[in-house]
Amino acid sequence: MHSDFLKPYDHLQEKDVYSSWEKSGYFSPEKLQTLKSKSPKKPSSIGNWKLEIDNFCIVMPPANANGSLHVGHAVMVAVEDLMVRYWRMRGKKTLWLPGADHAGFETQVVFEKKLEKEGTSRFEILQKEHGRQELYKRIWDFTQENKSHMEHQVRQLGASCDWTRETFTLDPAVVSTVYDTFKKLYDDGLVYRATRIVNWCTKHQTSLSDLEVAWEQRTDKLYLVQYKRADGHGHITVATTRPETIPGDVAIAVHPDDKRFASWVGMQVINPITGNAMPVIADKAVDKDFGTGALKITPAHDPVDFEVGQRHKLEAIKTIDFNGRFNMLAGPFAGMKVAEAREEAVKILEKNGALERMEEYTHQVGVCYKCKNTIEPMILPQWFIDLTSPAAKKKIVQPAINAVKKGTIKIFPAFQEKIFFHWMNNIRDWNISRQIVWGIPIPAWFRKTKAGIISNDQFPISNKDAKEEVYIGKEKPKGDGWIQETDVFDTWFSSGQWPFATLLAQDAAHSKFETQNSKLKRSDFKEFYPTSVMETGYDILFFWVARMIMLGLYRTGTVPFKTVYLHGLVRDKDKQKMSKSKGNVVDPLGVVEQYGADALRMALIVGNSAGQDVAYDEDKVRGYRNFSNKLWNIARFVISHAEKERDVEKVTLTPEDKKLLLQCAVVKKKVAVNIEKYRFSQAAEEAYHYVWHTFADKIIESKKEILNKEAPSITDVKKQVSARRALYELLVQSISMLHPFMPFVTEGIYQRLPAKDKDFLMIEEW
RNA sequence: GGACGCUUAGCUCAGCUGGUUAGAGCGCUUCGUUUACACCGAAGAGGUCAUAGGUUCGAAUCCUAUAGCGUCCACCA
Repeated sequence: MHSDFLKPYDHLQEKDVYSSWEKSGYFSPEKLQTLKSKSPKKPSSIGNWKLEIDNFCIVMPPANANGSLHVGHAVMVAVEDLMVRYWRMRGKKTLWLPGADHAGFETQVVFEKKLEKEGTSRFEILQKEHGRQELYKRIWDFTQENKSHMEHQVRQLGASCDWTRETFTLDPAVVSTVYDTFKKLYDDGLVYRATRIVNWCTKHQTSLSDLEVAWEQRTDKLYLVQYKRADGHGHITVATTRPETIPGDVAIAVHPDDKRFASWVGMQVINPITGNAMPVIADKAVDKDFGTGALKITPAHDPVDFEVGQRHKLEAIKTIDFNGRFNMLAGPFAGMKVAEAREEAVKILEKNGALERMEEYTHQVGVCYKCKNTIEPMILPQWFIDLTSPAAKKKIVQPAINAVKKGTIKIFPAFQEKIFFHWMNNIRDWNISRQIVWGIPIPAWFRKTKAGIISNDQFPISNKDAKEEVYIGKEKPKGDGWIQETDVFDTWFSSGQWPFATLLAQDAAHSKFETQNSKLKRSDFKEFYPTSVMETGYDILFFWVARMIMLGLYRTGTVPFKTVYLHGLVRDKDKQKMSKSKGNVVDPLGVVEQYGADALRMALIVGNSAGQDVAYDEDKVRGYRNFSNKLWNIARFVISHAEKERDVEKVTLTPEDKKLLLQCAVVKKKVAVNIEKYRFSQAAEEAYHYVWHTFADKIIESKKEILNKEAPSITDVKKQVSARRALYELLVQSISMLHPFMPFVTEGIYQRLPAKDKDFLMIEEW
């Protein structure tokens, strides 16, 4: 027996196994294919069923290069690797393409926290000369460090992905693809730049998309404020939660059908803080039944008011600056922060006798999903992807909906399709501008053609007469006066193109190489697009999956993947969400050190069905660690007996032993079917149960008597030989069917089999 | 205000298109074992499948309500 076939099983061998896999080159599809064509394998004992497609491709969700892996990544690796390994063993040309995401805003947030700890800030660096470049460079180095750390971690989890194809969202080829998409959208009139009210985070000083706004329930005050009529006859009362924005009021709106206020429309009222006169207008956005039925209009600081303002051509008076501080236009509140100004507003209103009363009021407040600071709606010129015009519906939105409706893309679990449809049917324009440095710069240039200031300024609305020329392109256009856009893309705009961007990036890299060696022609895009499966967490269905479907169809005319598998989120033992602040975060690599990647992977797969959250339990991991050891000892036993039989290949099996092989084949087929139907938990349990409770507990136990028989008769010897052969075959089948789930221990056993012409279990026939 | 998911053994969960005594892991109880494995083996206890109706020859499984838990979406100031 192998000298290192020791007990108990030592999962520390995992590292050596991984590096031998990687060295073999079998993670790359072409090496695999060469091998298969050289020595076509004989049909396996369970019979081959025909493959409907001959390649299999997963593009790995690129991990954010701003920290280390968490258990969610471990689930992702476990599930994807199991599919990839299964299909590779089934003989498909298999590609699993790894990557990393620069993760724009998220990464900058993490980096800014780091800066805070160092006693500085992003804004301090930006004030320096070339501050922007310096900050970018520092974040770049930070992500590169994280990236290599994460690659190491993904290896430890056993991912059989092709590292030679690893792609980063900031690789030049990816950026180039992203620019092409932007240009195409622009040329098709589906991207526009407009001054709109956007979600502004005053801490991070960037706008956010609607998806990046979290909602918190808060109990505040509802202030009922009186606006006197300019002619001195009576007043109209409005309800507001934000009296501090009154200096920015430009009108009072009532519902057009509201009889109570019919006579008021067109009259002037007096702003109770500034004393300015403003009109009463009628607009259907007003809810007659809420508050007093009259709404104050502050176009610069409220999304509804902004729309009303646009409809009625009202001025937007911007009284709050990017820091969330009131400016000169805010009169008495100038220099104050929101909370302070609110108190001051109450004082002033009370003094003026304009505050009718206050009520307790519970409502939802939008906050930055990262720092939880209240979102300050802010007017800014931003780039948007049009998803609401008829043209956009036809060219972008509807094709995506249809693909899922028709089943060109299947989503597991199926109920997520409903959620997808609902979101798609109510989709809004997508703000893709971010006022941060970490990201792909928006390739736009401006030049003013008339008096006025560039609209990337504090008071865009009041300068709406300024005419400017816009140029979209990678390089600065010819001519004088061009100023480059400073905003960068929302990170999801680039990752939304990930399936085709990564495959095209391979082609770009390869075509350079090809000129030197024309034999190596290949096109990953042609060969692997659309990809087979997109596997990720259901929490990014809108952020990522929906965008990939839309942009994939838009750019390539083809869906980016045929199947979406959404795994559940890992929670702690008590089903609580894992978070650093709760201190219940599980470090997957710590678990790997202690119990082995195989054990962790099994624990994350069994009991985890699509879309349903899983509770992480260390006892469960320990249980599968025990299983690794069990399997190892099965192998020790079987191999020690098989070695007595030098000639295991040429043996006639007894009818009973033939039956055992058949029974195993049935189980293996069930496992296969479950994998193909995305019922991974069942597949894993099936294999586990067979190996432990049938193979080990029943079959091996029943063979011990005959195997240990002293002075066997001739028939006994025949039985012994048959038993050794059968057990050996069952062991081979067992490690093969467990390999997608527990790659390390199974490969470790395979390498110790007393067989000739071994290569790797990883590429053995399933 | 909408929508979705969950509710099955002490705990965590399977149970696909409805069909014999409802399953697994962990835990628990009892017993066993120096020769594949104590990271083990054998035996066992434990469930009115959330509640109430309905469809059916037959329902944990389909339908309708209700309750509890959870999640997502939504511009009522």
